[in-house]
Amino acid sequence: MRLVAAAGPVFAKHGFDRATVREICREAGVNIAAVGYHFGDKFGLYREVIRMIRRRCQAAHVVELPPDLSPRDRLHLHVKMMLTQMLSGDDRGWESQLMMREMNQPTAVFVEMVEESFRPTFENLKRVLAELCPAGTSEDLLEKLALSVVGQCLYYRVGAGVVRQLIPESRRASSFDVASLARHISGVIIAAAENALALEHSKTIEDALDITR
Amino acid sequence: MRLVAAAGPVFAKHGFDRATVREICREAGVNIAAVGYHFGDKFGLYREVIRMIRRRCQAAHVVELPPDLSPRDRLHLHVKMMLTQMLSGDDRGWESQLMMREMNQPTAVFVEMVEESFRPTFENLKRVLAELCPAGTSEDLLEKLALSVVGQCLYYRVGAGVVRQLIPESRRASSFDVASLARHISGVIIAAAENALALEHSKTIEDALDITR
DNA sequence: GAATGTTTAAAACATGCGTTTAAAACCCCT
DNA sequence: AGGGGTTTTAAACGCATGTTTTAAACATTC
Repeated sequence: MRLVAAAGPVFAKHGFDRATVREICREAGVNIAAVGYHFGDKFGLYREVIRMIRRRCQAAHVVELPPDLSPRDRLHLHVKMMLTQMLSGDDRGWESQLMMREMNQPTAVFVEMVEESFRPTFENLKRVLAELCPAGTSEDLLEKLALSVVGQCLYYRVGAGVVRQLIPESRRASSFDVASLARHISGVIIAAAENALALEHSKTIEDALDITR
Repeated sequence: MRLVAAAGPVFAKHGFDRATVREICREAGVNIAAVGYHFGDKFGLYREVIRMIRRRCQAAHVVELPPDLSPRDRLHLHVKMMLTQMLSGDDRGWESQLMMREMNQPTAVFVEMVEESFRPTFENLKRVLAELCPAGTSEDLLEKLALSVVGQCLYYRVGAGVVRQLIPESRRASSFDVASLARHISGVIIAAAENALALEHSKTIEDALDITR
């Protein structure tokens, strides 16, 4: 259906509420009443867009990495893949843009989206990290490290505007491209994984000065 | 003005577009026309809300840390402060919630918000990290490490829904509280800072297999 | 080839929004 | 007490939205 294809970018650009069915239909070259006829209402169309994304993501996730790589290289490729998906231009990246909107204003489809798109990535990361950490590393630490990876990658999308303003254009072009960032993030995580024992038992001065305000 | 105080949480909860002046005025107990009379229009009220946040943040930022702490503890307190600000409940946290919305759908006030709220935090972090890293660490690496800190902290807000679904409630309550997360994040960054030399010259198999798709 | 079911088209409808208006209420000062 | 400037109130306006309606175009079947 042309409507679903045209609705995706529009929903991603404006969000569910700001996106108008009139713009979607104009973009798709169909009449306004079509959405009511085929999908019941505006949200039915949205639900269908999400289902289309799910199908695509599932197809993309089965692409497995070559199994003869070192854990370090597997982690690095994971990070690089996430970053390219995050930072791809608006033409390619409207899908992750839509997911971002779901994170900020979850609708009814949020739960299944996490289950079918985020959890596989999360579990893959945990597997790779388990190989990088010393044997016996706790499940907790593996999960926290996985979230550290995702968090660092995600920031270059949700905080793209902030980064653009904090880092001058010259340095941004030379040192904050996908390749450099992927090296940095995987390097940070590898350094942390090698010190996993220290991380498990870290103690600090902690509540000596409580700044919870 | 009662209007500004009441408008903050409403704008934070629904975003600028979904928030209605009728709800704001009902919450504030004033008439609908008040916003037009005092602030010109809806956006004028929004601008005033942002200015109020700025004043509060500036007052909060001058609270300096005790200077006799080790760099490790200063970093740890920085992280803990950011996390508590991020994860504070809706009653206290509507300000950072509003900033989050500005990051996703920037309005005209975004630029000054970054300049007066994000950059000071960023520079503070860079200073602390410079003490943790070996002498001669590049500016680029310091900035990437600072963004790694911010990214990891921020994820527990923007990805709060995802985390809630990925981590079972039991483990979340015991191991993903502010104190544990602060220890983890500062520990990761310290491990990375101590390996700064390796990070600067990291090389990987890189483009041997190109997954940019 | 006409009848019937399905899809598209244009227009109108109902609703909620931000904003404006005009009058009433209030406040302060002489 | 009274008048002038300021604030608050209730109602209405204009507009854009999602949705519905009604009829026309199309496709399919006998």
